[in-house]
Order: sequence, then structure tokens, then C-alpha cells
Amino acid sequence: MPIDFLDELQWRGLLHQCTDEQALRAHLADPQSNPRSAYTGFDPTADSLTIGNLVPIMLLVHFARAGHTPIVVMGGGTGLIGDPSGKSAERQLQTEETVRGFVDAQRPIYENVFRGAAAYGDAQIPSPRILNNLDWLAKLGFVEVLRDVGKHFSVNMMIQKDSVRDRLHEREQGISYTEFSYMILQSYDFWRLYEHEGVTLQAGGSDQWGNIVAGADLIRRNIAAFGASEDHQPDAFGLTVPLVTKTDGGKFGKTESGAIWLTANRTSPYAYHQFWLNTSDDDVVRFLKIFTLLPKDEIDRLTDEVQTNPGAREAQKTLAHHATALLHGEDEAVACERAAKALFSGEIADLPEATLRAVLAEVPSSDHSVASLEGDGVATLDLLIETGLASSKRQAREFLAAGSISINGRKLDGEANLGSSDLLHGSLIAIRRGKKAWHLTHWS
RNA sequence: GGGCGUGUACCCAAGUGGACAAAGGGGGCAGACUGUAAAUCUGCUGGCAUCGCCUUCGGGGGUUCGAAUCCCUCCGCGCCCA
Repeated sequence: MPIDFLDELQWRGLLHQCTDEQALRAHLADPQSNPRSAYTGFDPTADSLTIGNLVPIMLLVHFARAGHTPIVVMGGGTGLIGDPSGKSAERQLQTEETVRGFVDAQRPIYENVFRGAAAYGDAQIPSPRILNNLDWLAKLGFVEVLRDVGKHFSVNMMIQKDSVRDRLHEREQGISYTEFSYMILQSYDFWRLYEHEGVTLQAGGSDQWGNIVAGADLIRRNIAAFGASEDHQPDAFGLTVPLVTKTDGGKFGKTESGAIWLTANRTSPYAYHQFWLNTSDDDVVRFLKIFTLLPKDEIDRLTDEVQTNPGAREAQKTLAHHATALLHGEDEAVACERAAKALFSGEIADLPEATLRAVLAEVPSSDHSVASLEGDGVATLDLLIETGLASSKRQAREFLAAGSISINGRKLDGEANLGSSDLLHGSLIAIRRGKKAWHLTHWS
């Protein structure tokens, strides 16, 4: 039994606003005999996406779970122009090669999430179709665009748009004709997909509302101009997801060390898992709804757990597991949990070598000469500096005096020298400062 | 171009000849407590060294036994006038 798309979005808090909700509900009511297609566009501005981008992807997943057809449109073309929405300054134009590289790097993210969603239990959900708007935008002729598309856009309306208006009145940073035209391109995408792919719904982040409505508008005007549609309702809808916020006012998706990305080369699965695990009690239920596919009764149960037994952090653990599994796969999620357990308990000395190496794989490491362990051995003081765990001898002494340093999980009190008897598996010494800072030393 | 200000450590900010490696706050790091949370408490926060030494108060130069502090000069920033 497929889910009801709009109901699902609503209770999950994924629905920010949409055009004509009643008509949209009716439009989507019968996926069996009338499956619909929806698309979300993503402009490639980097070689990866951040967890903020995960929200509209989840929306497409729910669309698929409801029995409809999701389409991802990668902005290989629009990415060459630059969306002024939410930007206070003109963007640096990227070269075509760069954007192409970004497109290729981002493609697996969509595939991974949908694979993860299917693995979670919705085996019937299809993979999304992934298109690149460069394929049609690159072929457009300037005259053609001005006549067929531009005629439907009123400049009076376009300059009302917040992102454009701000730039017009901000004397420091104007807006180029290029970025001003962005809305027209995105609208054309929608029209194009409506015509050729039967797409009737565009979804996106809340900052995309203006662009989405403009697209729906273009479709309506074109229908009016060229006749077409058998019924008189223009079957083009728009829908946005909310901006995810944190209760404490901090920016969602950012840590001290930077943004949380959706590819392992930028944010390791372990760091990703830790990010979710550290969600505050105030946010965890909302995030469970948005970033996992857990059913309502399970989330209700976890909501109670947060209330009655917050110390167990079952909700955070569940969130971390499912969010990690969704993106990186179940195996990675399990590995992250195992690594977290070992690293936080500090009990690593008894782990088999292969497990130990796997657990510490993401920790900074350095190579040292095993010969130096002979005789008096190596002073931990010096080693702390060599490994970067302390920035000066004075600081290293401070850590040692405070009992902040552990060697292979054994707490060190005071200064000491390390010898070959401290080697784990004949070649490794793991140093830990405080609770979270680890460093693995290789000796050979 | 003229006038008045201002520049201090990661950030804000006191300090106007010696007691200044420089108050206070924030941030950061560590310790205790805890739930890898929040709040709270404690310590550290230029470097090297077992009393001590070395390098720092926008840059350079000078006065002085002694300069963040006084003088000269250059540079940066802010406000007002043109």
C-alpha cells in the first residue's frame, strides 16, 4: 500500500508551501492508473552536496514511495548561469569543464540515497530518472528564447523578486543580465519537462518558490497561447520544502570543522554518523521525520523515549543509524557504530588488528621509526607535538598533567616514555587526547 | 586635500614611562559532573626552560638606565569638512 504523498509530507514537516493544495491532492490521488512525474533541480556549485540538499531529495523519495515518478534534474546548464536566489553578490562563473565535473561527482549521491531508501524496505520504489538540463538548454537559440519564452515574462514582475530587488537597491552589488535571466531558464526547464516528460510538479527548497511559480506560470501561459490541454486546468504545480533549522538558533548542517557533505571524500561516513548522533534533544524528532523513512508509530515511540529516557539517546542513535544507512549503506552504518563504541570507550587494546585498523582508518596518522622505541624509548611529550595533538611543549605538559592523554586506551598520568612494549600488533600506537582527538602512529 | 580620532594577543577590550607576557570579557582546549548533550564548576590559553630567559602591543627609526606608554616617520582603518 503506497503512502499518500501529501499526508506523508505534512506529518513529517516536509511541506512548506504548495500551489492549489486541493487540486494537487486530486492530481496525485490515483498513482496506480495515473502516476505523475515530479522534478527537483540541483545546480552543481561544488563537487558534492550538503545535507541541506538532502531535504528535497527526501521529498523525491517520498514521491516515489507514493507510486509516482521522481526526476532529478542536474543543472549542468543553469549551473553555468548562477541562481541569484538567496545570494547577496554576483557569482563567479564556472567553466563548462568544472560544471561537468561537478555534475559527474554529484550524480552518485542521488543514486545512493534512492538505493538506500529501497534497501530500507521500500523495494518497490524505482530509481529516479536523472537528467541534465544542459542537454536542452545548450541547444536553445537566443532569438528563440526571447520570442517564445521571454515574451511571457514581465520585467516588472521579475524585479519584484526579493533576490533581484535587493541587488537592484544595493549600490555595492548590482545584478548582471546573466543572473537576472536565471528565472527564465529554470521556468523553461519546467515547461520543457512538462512538454516532453509529462512532468506536472516541481519541488524545491523554500528559496526556490519564486522560480517554481514562475515556471508554472509559463506553462499556463503557453497552454493559453498554443491551445493544448484537454481540460482547462493547467496541470502544473509547485511545492517547496522548509528550510531546516535548529532550535538553538545555530545553522543546521554546520560544525566547527565545516559543512556536512554527502560524499565520503568530503565528510567521512564516521563524521556523518557523529553529526547525527550529536543532534540535540530539541531537534531529534523533527530530524527523524525528515531524514529517515521510519514510520509514524516508530517515531512516536522514539518521541516518548526522548521524554522519558533522554539519557539513553535512543532517538539520536536511531537517527544516526538510519541517516547513515540511507546515504552510505547499512554496512557503513554498522561500522560507524562499532568505531564510535571503540573510540569513545577507549577500549581498543583488545580489538583484533583488522578491526582496529578499520576503526582508526579515519583518524590522523603518522609514521615513525621503530628503532627510536629501543633503549629509553620515545618521550610522550615529544610525540604529542609530532602528532599535532599538542602545539607546544608547554601545552603538552599541561595535557599530561591534566590526565588528558591515553595511550592505547590506557590513561597516562604524568610524563612517560614509550617503548616497544607499548606497540599494538607490533606496529601501532594509538594516542588519544581528551574524548575525541585521536592519532594513530605507525612504527616500522 | 583639511580636521579629529584610532590601530594591543584568536576576537572584543583595559592599559598613557618601571610592579607588563600585558586587566576584563568572549571564543578555544583540557579536567570534574553528565547522555559523545545542555547548564555548571576548575585549570590553561606567546615560546623555551626546574627561581630564569627569549619574542610580542600596526611597520621602521629615535629619546631613556628602562617604552604598549614619550618623539619622528610611514602604513591601515573610522568619522567630519572639502
